Amino acid sequence: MNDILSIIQTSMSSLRNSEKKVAEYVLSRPELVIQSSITDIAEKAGISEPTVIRFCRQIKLKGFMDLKLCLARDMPHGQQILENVDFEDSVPEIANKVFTSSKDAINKTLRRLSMDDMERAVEALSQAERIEFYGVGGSGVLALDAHHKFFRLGIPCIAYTDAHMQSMSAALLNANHVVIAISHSGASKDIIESARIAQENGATVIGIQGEKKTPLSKYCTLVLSSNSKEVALKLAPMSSRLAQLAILDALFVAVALSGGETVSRKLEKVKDSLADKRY
Amino acid sequence: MNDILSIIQTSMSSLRNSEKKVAEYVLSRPELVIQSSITDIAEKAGISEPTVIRFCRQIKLKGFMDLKLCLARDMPHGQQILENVDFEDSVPEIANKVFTSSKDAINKTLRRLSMDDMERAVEALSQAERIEFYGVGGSGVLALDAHHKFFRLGIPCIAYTDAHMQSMSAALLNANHVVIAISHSGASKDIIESARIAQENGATVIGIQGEKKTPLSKYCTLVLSSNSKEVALKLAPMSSRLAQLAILDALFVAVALSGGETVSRKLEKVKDSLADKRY
DNA sequence: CTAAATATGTTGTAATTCTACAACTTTAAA
DNA sequence: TTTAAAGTTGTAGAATTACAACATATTTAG
Repeated sequence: MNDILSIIQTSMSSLRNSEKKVAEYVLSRPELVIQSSITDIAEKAGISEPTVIRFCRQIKLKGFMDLKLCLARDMPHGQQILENVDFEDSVPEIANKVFTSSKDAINKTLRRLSMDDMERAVEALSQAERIEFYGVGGSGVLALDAHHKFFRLGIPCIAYTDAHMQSMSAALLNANHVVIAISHSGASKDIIESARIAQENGATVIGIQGEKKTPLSKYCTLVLSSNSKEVALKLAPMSSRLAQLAILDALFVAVALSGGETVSRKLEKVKDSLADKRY
Repeated sequence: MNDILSIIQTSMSSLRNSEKKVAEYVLSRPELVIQSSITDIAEKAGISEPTVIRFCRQIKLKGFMDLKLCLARDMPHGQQILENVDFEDSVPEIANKVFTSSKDAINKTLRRLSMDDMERAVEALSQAERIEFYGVGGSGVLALDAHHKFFRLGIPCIAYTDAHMQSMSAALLNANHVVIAISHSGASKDIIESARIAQENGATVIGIQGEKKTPLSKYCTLVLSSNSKEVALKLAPMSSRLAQLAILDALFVAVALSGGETVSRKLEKVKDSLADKRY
């Protein structure tokens, strides 16, 4: 329990009568309190200024300023209006918008990510005899990246960015195998087809996509999605792909840790193998 | 346009000299600013009090109090100590740490990114006759991703993940060409060698790396770095690679916009070309 | 019902933010 | 080079704000 509103709520009982009035007012309009002066609060809450200060001290704060600062910290960031980039924007403005939109995508994704599904995915991946990553186009790159991470764990795995190879490989899978099917739109015919084949053969299919419900979902054992509106440039999915990358990162770390010390040693070995390629 | 530190960073160029001092101080010790008075800041930054206020107004805030409150909003609960993941962590905890660390990396990177260098990079890229992306290993994937984005703009470009191909291609470049050399460590012999050759032949070399000063820097016309401590799993650079991806995204958007409407049409065309690959 | 203790309000002070204006610096023009 | 204009920064002080000391009211206990 560290946010100030909860603390006020909890301390309610140990407050004097007039202080309670302050507490109630703060709880009812915290956003407004941040912008008000002590005089405003005293008037609105129908008590005197020192009472407001005494209230602040009572909840273990230094003073009124401290209350405002604490409230500001805990209040979810107003309404962040994410603007689309514009032809008139300067480079710093563009950078700001792209980065902000990326951050936002990561935030939203973490918030909406089903942790149950994440756990099931980690379970499946760490048990898997082999992992296959499927993706085409931009998502193909994500597949390659995921492969590049997971193979370090010593798990046999491969990424296919070629639709034919995906289908062919999917046909050879069984219940001991896991497929991670990546498609931002979740509508790519090739990926859907491969996922279908993989599922028919009993493999666990984990879908990584931009929305929860897509045509691909039907053939997935479970879906991890990066719900986020594309802000920076609607013509190329960027921030949501970044979020998908973060999902894959999280999966990788979780799977790596589930392997215990052994995996750490494997990762070290891989790292050491590159030693003479560097200065 | 979201957090105040980024806004300050972005506005840097449009500030007066003495206001820049304020900006630098605020960026360097934001947590301290929250607890200070105008007088303190004026003294520490070596300027006068009204300058501090003028600085606040310049970045579209109401006044000094407003600055403190905005800083407090963006600096939730002191400095959230980014913990390293642990073998005991549950999957939700891991996801939380990985995502938080990614967000943090993006934040830090935007804040420390030199906008001058970004502008120069965008200028060079949009003038380029050809763009080549070099990377090996994990950074090779970034190179592929960058290629996948930029080629849509109709600019001739290519990504090489093979060290030999990189060197050979670099030897054929001239002043009309731009190389984006990607290396997280900035210490990869292969990439350094290719960058050296490219630079010798007069090409503009843009380095994308994890730190400002690396062996690679020497052969770069300019460097864009993703300064960030790796938190989640020290054995694999993840959050900083995510930040590098964001840098490339920003470059892409900026170059795309510099091309005006023509580019928009090209992007549309590329998108439309995929229509019958989707449901 | 009175006295002590507690709770609240009034007035005043010190600190802080902010404004108006003056001094200085730079730039442009004669 | 000199002069005027514009722009930048600092000084001094006004206005606001948070806070403290004290006075008054209210409650509680004997």
